[in-house]
Amino acid sequence: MTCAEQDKLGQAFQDAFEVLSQHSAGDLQYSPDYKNYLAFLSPRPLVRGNSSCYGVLPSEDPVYNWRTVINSAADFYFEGNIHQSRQNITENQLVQPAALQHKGGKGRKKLRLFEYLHESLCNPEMESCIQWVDKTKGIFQFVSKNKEKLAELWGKRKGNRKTMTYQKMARALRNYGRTGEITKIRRKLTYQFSEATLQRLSPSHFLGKEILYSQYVQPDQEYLSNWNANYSYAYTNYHELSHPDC
DNA sequence: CTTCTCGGGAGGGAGC
DNA sequence: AGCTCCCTCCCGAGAA
Repeated sequence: MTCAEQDKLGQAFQDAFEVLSQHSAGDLQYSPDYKNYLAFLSPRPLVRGNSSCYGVLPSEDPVYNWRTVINSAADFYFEGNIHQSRQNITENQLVQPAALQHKGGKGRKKLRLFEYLHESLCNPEMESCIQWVDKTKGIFQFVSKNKEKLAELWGKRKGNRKTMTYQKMARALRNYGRTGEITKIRRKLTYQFSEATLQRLSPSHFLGKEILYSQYVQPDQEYLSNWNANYSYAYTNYHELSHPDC
C-alpha cells in the first residue's frame, strides 16, 4: 500500500468518524485521539512503521477503545436499516438513534439482556445453557436443564440482589417482543433475534458490507481488497478478545 | 402433574 | 425533581 493510499484510507476513516460524531449529536464524544484509532484500525504496515505517512501509535490511555468505535459505527449502520425491520417499535424509539442511547457521557452502555444472550451464544462455555438453532437467522434455544444457570449468571452480571430465574428472564424477553429486538418462536425455549438486532450485534456484518468504504472511498480494486483483508484482520483481533469462538 | 408460555402491573435503579 | 428506559419481580391463567 502506498502512502497516498494510506492517506486515502485515513481520510476515509476520518470522514466516517466525523459523520459518526455528528450523527450522535455529541453524545458519542468526538475524541481528538481518533487519529490514533485510525492508525490502529489501519493496515498493519501502517501501524508498524512508515511514520512519515500516518505513523501514529495507539494512545496509551484511549478515550475510545476499538470496541467502542466499532459499536458506535455499528449503531450508526444499524440506524440506517432500522426503519424496515422494526415496524412495531414506538415512534419515539425510531426517532432516537441508537448512538444517542449511550448511557452516560463516557460512551459506556449498560449491558442489555439481548447483548448478554448473544455474548453467551458466542461463548463455548455456555453451550450447555444456550445454543444456536440457526445462527444465520438468529434463532437460538435455551437448554432446559441449564437455563436457570444462565439466568442466574445474568442476574449476577447485573448485580441483582435476588437470584434471577428463567421465568423472570423470559418476562424480559417477552418485552423484547414489543420493541422487536427478540421474538418468541413457537418451539419450546426458542427465540429469535430480529435482523436489525443481529446486525447490531455482529460488527462483521457491518464491516463486511458497504458502509465505510463504499460511502467514503472511491472504488479501487486492489485498494479495496487490501482494505477488506486488513479490516478483517482488525476485526478478527477485536473479536477474539471479546468472543473467542464466535 | 410438570413444564413452559403469556401478559398485566407495580416497582426499582440508572441516566438524563 | 420528574421523566424515560430497561428491566425485575410477582402473579394468575392457560397451553402442551
